[in-house]
Amino acid sequence: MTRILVVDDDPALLRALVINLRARHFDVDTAVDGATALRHAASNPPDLVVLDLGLPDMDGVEVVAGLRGWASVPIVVLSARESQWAKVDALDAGADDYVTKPFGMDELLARIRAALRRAAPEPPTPVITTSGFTVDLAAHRVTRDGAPVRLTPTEWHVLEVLVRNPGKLVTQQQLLREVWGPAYDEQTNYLRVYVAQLRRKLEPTPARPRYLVTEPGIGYRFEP
Amino acid sequence: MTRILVVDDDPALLRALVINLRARHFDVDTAVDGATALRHAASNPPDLVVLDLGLPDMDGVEVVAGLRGWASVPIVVLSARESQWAKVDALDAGADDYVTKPFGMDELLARIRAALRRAAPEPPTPVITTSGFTVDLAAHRVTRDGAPVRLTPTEWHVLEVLVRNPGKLVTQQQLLREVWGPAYDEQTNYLRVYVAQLRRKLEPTPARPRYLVTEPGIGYRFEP
DNA sequence: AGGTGGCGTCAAGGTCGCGTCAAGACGGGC
DNA sequence: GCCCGTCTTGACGCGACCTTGACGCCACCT
Repeated sequence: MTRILVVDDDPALLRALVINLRARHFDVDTAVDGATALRHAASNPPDLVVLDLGLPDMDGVEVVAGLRGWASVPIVVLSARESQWAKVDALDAGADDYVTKPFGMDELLARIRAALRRAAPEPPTPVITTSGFTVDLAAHRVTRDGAPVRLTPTEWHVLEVLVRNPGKLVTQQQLLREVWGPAYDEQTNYLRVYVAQLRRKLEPTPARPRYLVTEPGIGYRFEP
Repeated sequence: MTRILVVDDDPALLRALVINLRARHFDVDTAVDGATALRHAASNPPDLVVLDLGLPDMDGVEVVAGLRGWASVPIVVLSARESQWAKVDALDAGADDYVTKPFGMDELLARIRAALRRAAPEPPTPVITTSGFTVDLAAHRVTRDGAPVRLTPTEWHVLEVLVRNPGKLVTQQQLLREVWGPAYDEQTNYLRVYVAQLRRKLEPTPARPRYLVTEPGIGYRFEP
């Protein structure tokens, strides 16, 4: 998960930031002064730093410089000072963005997303890996022993539904409705045929399924 | 020298920007509307784009999206709109920074420096190379065995969409929507014709496609 | 022990989608 | 107004995929 270090000495603002970031599924660390911020950043390097310049112990620009001494982590600066010289100082010290208080939370979040986006060189596609094969949902690709596996559209669709619910039981009705439509609730023979074909293409020993497991009378389950 | 493309329809502001940037020894190119901006960016790729959102011909966010389609160049947006939703839209579309008018020139220059600084270490070429042919997305050129290949506009557009998603499956609907528009969702025969023509022009053995692969019933895939 | 229902396997038939070709429609340049 | 390149449209053959039915097996129930 993406780690964000929030540095702010105002308890109310700090709390608001933490709540909003956690709600967006960020892993949030906090600090209330520059010294602890630098210590936390060193011991547990974050993917991004949100830094309020008005700190009790040291000048915010020094914190930026302190971080830039060894880390290339993106830094988004918060400040009450609107003077463009303050902005120039902070940006030239190594900050990546400068947001003036009061600010809108949605704007800050968008700026954080932008800063994270350019820091991430390649957006890794969500790929499901087992010891036997890998499934790349974005690229619609299945590989086994490094070689791509040819799947028919229906085979892929069945596999996709199972893989999107790793470890969870998918009932026959769910599968049939999702792949063939609501009118095919009871055509469980379709499932038998296609699950068998998937096993033949993916399982090391199709007779003894390890990844595509049958739950008799109920449905199927993908075991990662 | 560092090239900067400045896009603004206000002659006074454009002039001020150009003068200040040239004074800092930047190589400055200009455009007064979105269409020419995209054309200039394609024919002579800049290292950074300064983009005023209030353009006469198209929405500024569309220009951002148009650039982001093939280029990872940093984009600093200028706008008179202070609403945080405008900022969120532009940033999420791919802009790197958002500066509200009126702004201080020194602040803008500092933000430009910051944007250039973090973009510096990664110069990814917009050229896709396979063992059979090369595609230059920026220059709109395809070469095979060193010789340029003649493509019609539609052929190029289809190829471009596929090449922008190397290794990934592009569904028929995606392709049709992107090239012909949302109304052509189901004209899959267009794809059959144009993919065949591309294969004839690019594949070593058109009957056995190696780079432009069909995924039966789903779409096509470019294999790098 | 016999019966039953569900699952896995296989093969065959019919349908559908893809590749191919060619002719007509369209539009821009001269 | 003409000409050429490009786009659209239709027809056709072939192969792959989906559907369907039959059969054997196993587990569980009676």
